[in-house]
Amino acid sequence: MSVAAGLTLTRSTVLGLFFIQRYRFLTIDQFARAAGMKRPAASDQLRVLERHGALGHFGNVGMRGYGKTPKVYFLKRKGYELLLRESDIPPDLIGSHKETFVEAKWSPQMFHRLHTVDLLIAAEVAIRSRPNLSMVRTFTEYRRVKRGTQIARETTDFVGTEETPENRIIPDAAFVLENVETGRRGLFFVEMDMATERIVSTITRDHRITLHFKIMQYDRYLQSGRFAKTYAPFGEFRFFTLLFVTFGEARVENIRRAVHGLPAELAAYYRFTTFELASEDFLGPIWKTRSINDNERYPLVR
DNA sequence: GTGACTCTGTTGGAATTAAT
DNA sequence: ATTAATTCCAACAGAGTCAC
Repeated sequence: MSVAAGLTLTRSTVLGLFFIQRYRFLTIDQFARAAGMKRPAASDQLRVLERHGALGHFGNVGMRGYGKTPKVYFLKRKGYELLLRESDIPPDLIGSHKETFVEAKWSPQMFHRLHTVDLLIAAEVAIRSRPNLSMVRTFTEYRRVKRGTQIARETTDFVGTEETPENRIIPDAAFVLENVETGRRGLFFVEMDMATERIVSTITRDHRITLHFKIMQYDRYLQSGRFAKTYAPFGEFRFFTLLFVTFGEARVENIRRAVHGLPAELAAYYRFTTFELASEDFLGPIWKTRSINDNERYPLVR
């Protein structure tokens, strides 16, 4: 496919652009994985697209305590129109264009968001290699949607009927997976744990309480059944699975121990693994359940 | 300052694809 | 079938920060 401006779009480039549109922004490595290219090729493509005004970027600046931050590309209006015009992807699948908050540039939260996107892309890539599976829909904490008059985070929901702050739950990400052969769908939530001191824990001085609380909220969410109503447009769900991802096997075990006291009958709805394993083979046998005695590793789907 | 990290961009050539 | 253009990629150089 060629465009008047002398810019050529390959299949893989279009695929990468589509994923920038889906997740709002991607690093070079994420683009490479999503598009099925190696890093330098992805880097080339992205720079050319930026020169043509299809993409913008933020990041790639020095930051105290880190070195250099990754360069993060987002789709500009022109790039969005390019994607609509030059690809054969149905417009309703592409969705509408969202202006990217350029003034935000870089915040510490960005690391967490990029890791969440890493997980979703790992899931997308793993699903792509299994023809019987299809990613129906993805949701992320950082995308905002209009709920009535308010603008809320896409994954915001409540664990009880009362919409109070104590009942609020905001998963980092969610996705709906379908087995196209059986037509069955599964609902998954994702928690990306960065293993760094959060602001909250430096105030309360107790790290375990916040994690414990978070998992407890998910227990209440499971029992409330409210998720079924919220995600009804995407399928009929009687339960969900929470995927908890963190760094290092030791921390996985620590967390499993920390939530040991929670109801055992809900343990099966939880899966724990490390970021490294999840990036490699998201659908592989890498997931442990919540019961501390069960050291078996299970795949997410059969 | 130096070396070990974190990143990106450039360079030149191999592999693929298109054109004649 | 040969040539020309693209596309992809490995290796390397450059830029920022940290620990020493």
